[in-house]
Amino acid sequence: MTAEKTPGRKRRGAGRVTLNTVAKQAGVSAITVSRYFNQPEQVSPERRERIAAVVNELGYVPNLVAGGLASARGKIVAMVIPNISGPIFANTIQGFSDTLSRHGYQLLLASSYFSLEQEENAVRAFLGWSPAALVLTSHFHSAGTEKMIAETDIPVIETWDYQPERDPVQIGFSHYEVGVAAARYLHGKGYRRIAFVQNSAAGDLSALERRDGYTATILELGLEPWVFTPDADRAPFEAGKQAMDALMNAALRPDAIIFANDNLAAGGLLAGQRAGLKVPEGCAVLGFGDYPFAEMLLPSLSTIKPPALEMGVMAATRVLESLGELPVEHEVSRLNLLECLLIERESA
Amino acid sequence: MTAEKTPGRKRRGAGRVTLNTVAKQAGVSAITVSRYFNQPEQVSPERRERIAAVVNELGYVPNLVAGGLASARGKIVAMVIPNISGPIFANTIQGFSDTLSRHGYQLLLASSYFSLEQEENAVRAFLGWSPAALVLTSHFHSAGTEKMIAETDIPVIETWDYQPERDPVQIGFSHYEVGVAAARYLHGKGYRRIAFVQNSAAGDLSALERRDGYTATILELGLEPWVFTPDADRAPFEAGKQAMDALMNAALRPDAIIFANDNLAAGGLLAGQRAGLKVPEGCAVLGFGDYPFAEMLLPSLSTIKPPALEMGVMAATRVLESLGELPVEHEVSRLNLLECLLIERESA
DNA sequence: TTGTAAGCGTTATCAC
DNA sequence: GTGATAACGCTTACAA
Repeated sequence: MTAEKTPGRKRRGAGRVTLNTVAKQAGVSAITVSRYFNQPEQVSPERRERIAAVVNELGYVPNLVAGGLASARGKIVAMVIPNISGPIFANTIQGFSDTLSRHGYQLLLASSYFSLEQEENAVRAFLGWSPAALVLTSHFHSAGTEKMIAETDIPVIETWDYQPERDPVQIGFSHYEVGVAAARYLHGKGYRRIAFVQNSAAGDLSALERRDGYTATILELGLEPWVFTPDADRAPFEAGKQAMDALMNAALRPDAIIFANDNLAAGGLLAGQRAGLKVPEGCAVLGFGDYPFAEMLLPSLSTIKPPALEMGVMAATRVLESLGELPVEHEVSRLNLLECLLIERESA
Repeated sequence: MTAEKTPGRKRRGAGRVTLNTVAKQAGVSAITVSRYFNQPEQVSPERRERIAAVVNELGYVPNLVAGGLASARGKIVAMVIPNISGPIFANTIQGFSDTLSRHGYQLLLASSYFSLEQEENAVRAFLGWSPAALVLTSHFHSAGTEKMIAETDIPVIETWDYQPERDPVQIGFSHYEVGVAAARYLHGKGYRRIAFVQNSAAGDLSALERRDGYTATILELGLEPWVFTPDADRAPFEAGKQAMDALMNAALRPDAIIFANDNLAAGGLLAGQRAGLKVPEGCAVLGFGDYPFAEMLLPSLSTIKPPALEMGVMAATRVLESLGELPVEHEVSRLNLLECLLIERESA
């Protein structure tokens, strides 16, 4: 592409500009050029200047692959996330990536689509790049993944969850407690027939923990749990609509519904409105995620906002601390419990 | 992390499981193990089995860094996108990443935030990993970036744009034509005072091209162009609100507004409704992007949907073709013009 | 502050 | 089908 350059890309970097090219041209040794990039303060200003000129003239770009091999620690960090395009995880990726890139680290990214197998494949491939750290989502992994993260030497971080008893650094919140908070909130508002709508994405195991928190709390309050499960793998909006239709046609309607996430809630909201339902008078609706559209719906969607961006930034911070790029007090804090925020809007 | 393993991570891969470990254990040479991974059909079934057993037992993970250095082509592809967490680019990333990972390639990702300088930094860092290909967004680059992509041997692809005269593979659409289509559509609907609201994100140069298409068309139709520019770098919703307030307070109101993207349009819509404006009767609203919430607004947002996912998939396909991973008819198609779709909903 | 020598773990090359 | 050997471009270790 970009017009035909070399006829068939020479294999072993023929004629490439390397550290040695620069070194020769600048009249210094290779290691000095290497230091110029990695510990410039150890190079005399005079040579620094000379090297800078040559680097610029030759358009030399350090080969990080070679550097990574030589030093056994590439400036690259790997992250596996359930869904790149979901509004909910994007902020985490962004916070993570931005913080890292400020320190010269690059992001290797893959999505698992809530599939443990895909996650395992991604982790295996990533480890082959000997990243400086590995960031995963939730504590649900395949046996193979567990084995790899137990045996690797690199820092492993789990986000979007909080399981103190696990080995990896934990940065997140308790999904169970989110379920508890949702139920308590609606109960406090006076609702008594509170239903929970599951995620249609099979594999979203964290959503099941939110449901468990809901169920336990409802029982504790002396109410009756009521979980609706949409058809597996329906599109979220559709699943929300399906749930709302089903619940509204029940003999005894719920007076409040907790949806596993805002996409479902939005679908439910729309279906309800189309059927003439008034929200929240006829039925309250509570989501999870605080997706960007939540405040733009009519009625605006009450929801629980996870600390998505913060988790990304903190994950990057912990990584940088482990790598010695950032100062640490005593040791890198392994348990990082963050707060979700219940955002009260019009729908509940 | 993950409990203290090695006390202080031994430097030069001490005691690591390498190709040689596997080779010795299996009683074959290193290169045979290498072939087992890369061209298994060249290894006798008997040895294949023996190697497989050892690999499994030792939990060997090939070091892709070393492989990349030796072969000068790592199985990694780099992408620079303006905004990871924007709903509009996420689909492109996803289509790209998924298609690639199916062929064993990993994704190196960075966001530029519409900053040419950040883009240049990302490209420089990425090239150091000698990726198999480099994917950029739009044709707006710094001189430094241009130099690098002109000199590199790896395939370069530009997405989200279409500039036939440029060297890199083009996968996208004409922003100018989007502006033309928007203006024509509203004119066809009978609107005559059609305004255009710019993006508040300074650096979104593609949005300026859409504006240019709008302006030219409006003039061609004998109407008066009317471009409103929100304060630079306001949050999108706020910028949309600002624009709507300003336009509605003008002496002669517009009867239709094209917003540079759906975020702005949503902000405008909300501000209008709050002020008692009826959409589209009082003023029509047209967005760009078809963000997920567009169909959930009341009134639902008419918008122009770019082929986001398709661009990602096609970019990956072209990359894989260039790498010989996918069959090609004659040569990898350099010009790939895709269509945007005008989605007519309630707001215009 | 600077340099020399020895790898890092894999694959290309060429021979068998 | 299999193997010995020499890179790949850089950094570590040690010396000056």
